[in-house]
Amino acid sequence: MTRNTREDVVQAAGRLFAERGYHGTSMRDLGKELGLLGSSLYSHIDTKQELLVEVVERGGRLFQASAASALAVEGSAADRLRRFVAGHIDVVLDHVDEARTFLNEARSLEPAYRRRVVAARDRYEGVLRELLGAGAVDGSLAAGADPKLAGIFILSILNAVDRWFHEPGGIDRDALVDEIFSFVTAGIG
Amino acid sequence: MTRNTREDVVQAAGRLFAERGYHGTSMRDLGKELGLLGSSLYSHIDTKQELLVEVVERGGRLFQASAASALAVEGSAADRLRRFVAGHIDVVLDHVDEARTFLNEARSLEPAYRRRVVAARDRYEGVLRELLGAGAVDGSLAAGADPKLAGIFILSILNAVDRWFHEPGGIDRDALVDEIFSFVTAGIG
DNA sequence: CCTTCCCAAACGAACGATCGTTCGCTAAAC
DNA sequence: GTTTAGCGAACGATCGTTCGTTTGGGAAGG
Repeated sequence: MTRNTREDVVQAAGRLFAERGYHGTSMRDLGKELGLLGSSLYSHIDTKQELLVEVVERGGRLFQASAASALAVEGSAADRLRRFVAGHIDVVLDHVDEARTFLNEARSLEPAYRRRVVAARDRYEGVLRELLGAGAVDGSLAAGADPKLAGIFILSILNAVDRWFHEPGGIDRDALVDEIFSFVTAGIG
Repeated sequence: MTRNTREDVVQAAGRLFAERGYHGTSMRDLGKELGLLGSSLYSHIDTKQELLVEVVERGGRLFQASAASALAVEGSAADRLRRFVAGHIDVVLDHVDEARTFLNEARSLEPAYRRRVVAARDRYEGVLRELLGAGAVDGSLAAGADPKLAGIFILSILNAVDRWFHEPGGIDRDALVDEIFSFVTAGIG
């Protein structure tokens, strides 16, 4: 019988928070997920809220790291935008639980933590906006649309990907990035 | 002292479900919203779940009616698409509670009802897809993109509008429809 | 206009279930 | 032999819901 670690608890919490929501997940549910009693979880953590904070922070770090690595791409702003899109999709598909919880369960965070999430989202959106602006300057992207609105539209598309895209079957991940990138730059035609 | 009607209860439920989620809303919370005890609500309804069903169904009917009126627009497929976009935005902004609950709280519905919501969403998405296809045929819309993916992208943008767009301040609703329509047809440039 | 009666809205106590959490204990791994 | 994951009973609070009772505003009749 292998024992459970704090890491197992955080991961299981992410799974259930993403699937049923914070308020839809009880500590006894979470225990059952690991073959434990609810009370046993308190050998690893102090409060349920602490689990939410940890999962959400992980989601935030993943998005932040992805944005940073997109900014580090050499080449045109369009190249960096492509990496931004690909990175976001990787986060959302490879870390569904953390990403979903970060995007959907922030309202269940205590106010101070929720504010940090909002700030993190704003910074992330700011990176995208600057990418669009830089593309208008270096000529690698069209300068037609309002970068603020364009950024919001792009994020709306990216954040929803995990709700409908499933591997395998249908197009693969690279093709999805291509489709989104071309929709973003040219719309339906 | 004006008494409360069942309608008041359903509307308050929509408000709280949209704001805090189904599991984040207790019957005593809901009572307090109306100046009542939680138990008093049962003069108007049978179960909490019944309230969720009713709010979600209202959301579904609003989207369905909007789609129907878009299909009834005479002219090109592009004209109908524009009305589809404008109608969706009206639903999402004028009926925030029902729309949000329909879009976000379906997972808290009992399976039979949840399936009906999924089916309703599929039909709605189907209307959009047919509009895009018809536009490719009558030449009023470009035929470049996969209509299935384009439909998903458009809905992703539309469903997120209520999270960031606030009247008044900034652009008005008509301008928003224009921006979305032009992003959909031409992307950022 | 006043009274009477009625009915639905609201109360408030209480139900059993479940919530997050505590604590003293056991048992197994290093 | 020390540590620590896990148990299991129990805490007070809150959950959705029930039920007998109280209440107040509108219809009906004088």
